[in-house]
Amino acid sequence: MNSTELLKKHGLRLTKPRQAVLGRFQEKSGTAVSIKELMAVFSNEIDKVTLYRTLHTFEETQLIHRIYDDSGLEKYALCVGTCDTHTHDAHHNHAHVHFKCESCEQTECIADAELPVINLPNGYTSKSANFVVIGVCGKCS
Amino acid sequence: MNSTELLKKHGLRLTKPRQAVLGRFQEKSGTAVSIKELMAVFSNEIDKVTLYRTLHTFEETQLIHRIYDDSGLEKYALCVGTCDTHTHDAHHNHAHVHFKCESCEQTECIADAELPVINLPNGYTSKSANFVVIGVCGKCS
DNA sequence: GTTTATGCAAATTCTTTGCAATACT
DNA sequence: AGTATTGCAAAGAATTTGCATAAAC
Repeated sequence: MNSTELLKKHGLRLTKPRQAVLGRFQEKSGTAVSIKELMAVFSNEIDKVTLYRTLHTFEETQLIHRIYDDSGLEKYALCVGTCDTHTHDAHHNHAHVHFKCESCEQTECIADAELPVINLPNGYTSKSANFVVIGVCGKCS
Repeated sequence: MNSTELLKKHGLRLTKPRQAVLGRFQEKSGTAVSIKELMAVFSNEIDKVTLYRTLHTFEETQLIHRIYDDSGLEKYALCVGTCDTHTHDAHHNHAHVHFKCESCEQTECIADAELPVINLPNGYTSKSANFVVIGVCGKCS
């Protein structure tokens, strides 16, 4: 699905910044995109405030999901698979496993890895999870 | 082990801020401590710069480990179990599973939960991992 | 006595807010 | 036309750096 269709499907207006940012996510599908990277790429076209707002809008509409790796920076990745359907039900799940390479600093989705189910203590309920494995990726080792 | 012994064992000088901070970690063992909390607790005794530096020193010497939950803030927890021995080998592992409660904002160690082993693609090596389950804890539900 | 840690001030980085101008439907 | 989005400036958090003073070994 192209960026225009995706934006429409999620009820968002078609603006230049949104199309540019979403396009970038699609190019880098499977890899986390940081706000820093977006600022560098679009420094001449898009204001940083717009980037922040665009990412937050995309996150709310579940076009993208945030990943918390050890950089502490805002990083997001495109929702794929089940996320592709714009469902807001309880089972909508962004809980992929991600891998952060210490060397090249890239964070990517490990598509094959199912998110393990953790046995929580009594009375605890799980809504989502953030699982990042840190190490060295294939290219860097 | 008391805070004095622990500091000595890790080759750190015995200073008032370090003893206070380490003491706090020991009181709250099993729970993540944020820098914000430390600032509030020790606002009259310890400068915030000292808090940052103390935490970073503790992290380097592997007294504590950082947890990346969805707050984005610096949070740490005391290293326990295997971490208690001041080993710097490759198997030193801080990879506990943590649980962040959406309601009370507390992040704690799930002691019972072993960190699952993820099947990485060929050529990838894992050094550590950050796994935070997000939901509602027993007290809040 | 020498080395290391602390505290203060100030700088940097990251993120958010307010508001007028502009673009989308 | 009417509503939502953008860009700029400026404010607000969070974190780091420099340096003189003070504390630990």
